[in-house]
Amino acid sequence: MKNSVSEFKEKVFAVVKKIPRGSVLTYKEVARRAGKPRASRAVGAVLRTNFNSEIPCHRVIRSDGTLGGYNRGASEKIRRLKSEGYKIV
DNA sequence: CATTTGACGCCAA
DNA sequence: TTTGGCGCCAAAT
Repeated sequence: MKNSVSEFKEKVFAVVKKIPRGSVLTYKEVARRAGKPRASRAVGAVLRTNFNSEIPCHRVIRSDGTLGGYNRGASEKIRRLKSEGYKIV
């Protein structure tokens, strides 16, 4: 059974959960791994509705190198990325 | 079921 | 280089 819930959502979660510490992926990259290379917006839509702490959604940033948004406080996202060695352009 | 919204991405001016 | 506009997709209303 693959479509109990939106498969795209599940894939996004799986991909984001697999991001190793110290690395970050762009929305486009995540969307690409989820099977829809053009669904960068949908990735954000899904992550936004997701409040699961198991999902390191702070490791997902925009292709421009900017952070984008965060549902738990932008400062928290910045802080975590800095903690992983990432610096904002 | 249809419309709107939005944590995006890329191109043109 | 910066700003504006268009396209794509899923979730929310």
